[in-house]
Amino acid sequence: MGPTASGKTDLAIALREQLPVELISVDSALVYKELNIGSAKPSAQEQAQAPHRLIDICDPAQPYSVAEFYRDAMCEIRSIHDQDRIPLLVGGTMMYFKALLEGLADMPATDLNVRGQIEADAETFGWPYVHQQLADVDPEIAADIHPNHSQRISRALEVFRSSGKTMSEFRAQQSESSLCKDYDVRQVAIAPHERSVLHQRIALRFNKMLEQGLIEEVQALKSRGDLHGDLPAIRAVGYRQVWDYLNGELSKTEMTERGIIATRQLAKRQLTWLRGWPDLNWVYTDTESGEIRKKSELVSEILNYFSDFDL
RNA sequence: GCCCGGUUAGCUCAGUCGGUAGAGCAGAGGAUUGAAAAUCCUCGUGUCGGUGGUUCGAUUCCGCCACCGGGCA
Repeated sequence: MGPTASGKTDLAIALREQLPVELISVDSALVYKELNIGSAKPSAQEQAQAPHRLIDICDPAQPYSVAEFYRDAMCEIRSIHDQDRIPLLVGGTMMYFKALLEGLADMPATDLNVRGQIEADAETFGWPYVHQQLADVDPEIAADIHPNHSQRISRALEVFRSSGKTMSEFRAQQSESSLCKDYDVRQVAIAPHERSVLHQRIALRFNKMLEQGLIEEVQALKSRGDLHGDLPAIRAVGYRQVWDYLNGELSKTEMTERGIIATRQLAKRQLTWLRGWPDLNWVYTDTESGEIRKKSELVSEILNYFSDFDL
């Protein structure tokens, strides 16, 4: 695990040279086909060298979800074990990691009709009003959700309206099974000591993406004609800003600046997840004095965490 | 050289009829159960350009200086 631009992909590929592992991507953007440059997807060459599972499994027009990830990832984990290899899950979508480690309640899938009605209500009456409606049927969940938190209110109410059962009830019935119970899991996070180092890398990388043809990539998505700005794929960091630029809503300078800012904010949220993460082993990509550490050094440090494995 | 406008938080700017100031953005911290690269919450002391003057009191009024725009020469 690690924030964006921390070097996860490089390290995972290097680890695969040293360990009998197969890579599973844990990334909500890499699942989408046609999102290549802006998602920092491993190149064709890198993928040939080290295949990643759960990359390019979804069309950008179709929203992917944590529940699908849970199902797909469990399937890949079993398949890798069947080959007597070890799954190495690599990525930065912490909610996916959490679902995998702790499990998900068996709730109804997204219902776009119900969601649409809820959003229409919010449009006319405001989210606090919808929050109150949620509180009337599921006070327990409502108490945990801020009255302005559109997405969580919407989903909780959607669960109730599409199934007649509250989210609290589903969660109470959630089975205790988790990856941690069924498997011997080792968790490693990588990041530089200083946030500013990440910020520098992010700015450099975003500019490089533009040089490599990010605008053309987004233009191609736009030219399909069936995609719109509310899709998860188009809301992804970088894609959203270039999309707005192509719509004439941002200048190129503004787009670049906002793309970099959005990436920094993503990294910050990823680090917030990781800060209180249980059973996490931190590996720093630089020394305390700020020198970049060699990849081989990081690899051997990580190998230590697997020293008691029967490889 | 002259005239006008500006100089306030990292940035863009508001404001104080004279009682030492506040928004947006950035940044930081937090939340996170089928959108999660999403979405939401919390956090604002800064020689109010410098210096003299008027005043009980000046960032606010006046003078001078500096710098940045624009105009006239």
